[in-house]
Amino acid sequence: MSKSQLTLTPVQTVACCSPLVSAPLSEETAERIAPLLKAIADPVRLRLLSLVAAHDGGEACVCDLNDAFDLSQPTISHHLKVLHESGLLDRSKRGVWVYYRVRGEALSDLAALIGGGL
Amino acid sequence: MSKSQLTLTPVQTVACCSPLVSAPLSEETAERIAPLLKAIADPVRLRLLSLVAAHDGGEACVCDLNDAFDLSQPTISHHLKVLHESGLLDRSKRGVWVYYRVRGEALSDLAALIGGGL
DNA sequence: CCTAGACATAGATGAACATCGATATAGACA
DNA sequence: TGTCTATATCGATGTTCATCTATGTCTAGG
Repeated sequence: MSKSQLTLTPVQTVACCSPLVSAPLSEETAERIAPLLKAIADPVRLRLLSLVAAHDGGEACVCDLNDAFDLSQPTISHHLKVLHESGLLDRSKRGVWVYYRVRGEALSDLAALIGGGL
Repeated sequence: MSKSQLTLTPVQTVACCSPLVSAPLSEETAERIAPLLKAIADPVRLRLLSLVAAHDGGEACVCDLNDAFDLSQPTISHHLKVLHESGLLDRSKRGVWVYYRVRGEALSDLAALIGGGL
């Protein structure tokens, strides 16, 4: 069993929380949510998310994504890893290619946390 | 005229954008949105936001907020400044005390950017 | 097998950031 | 005017992070 199945991804901790403005966040909750927000608080990762979401079939190959940036391939790979480990992107390997897909539920939960109760 | 009136706060740049997943974000747009997300991507600032929002009358005095953390007064002041300069908190000084208030519209816009179109 | 291509990992480096103690500012009041 | 209290700013410090080059891994084709 892989280690990632034994630990909660950050995104799994969000669905269970009431909106930010409804009640004071506990220290523990805040510490669990912050990494998820950090994951999208980067211009490159924001563009990666929207590129994947807007791509045909809702998924995109890494090879397509690399071409959209003036950054090295390892750098893009690093950012995709951050998004994947946060639970915001699903990853599937088919042959030599790796495809990423946005987890819409994760983004919805995050939006509800920020904007819910307003 | 103060300098802050001549430059757009990060939050002012969000209301005008279509949701993340609807169309690929331009590099410029992503660069403008990221600082706003960075502002809330910190456990202390998340708790500050929710403490202010959940406080009586929707506003809180800095003196109340300082007590809620095991951090120095300058550190809290720094975090409040980040939230204020992002456009997420309104600031009003009354006598010796400074009160902060959540700008609900800013959070709504941000939530729409993340979760809109899902 | 062996090579080529797609993607990930490792290690290094410079920039950004959270935090602190010390100090400044500004208002209330004796 | 002088002092006390509330908040902000300054300068230093350790940590986190984005990025790079070099290298590893895995798969398909010859």
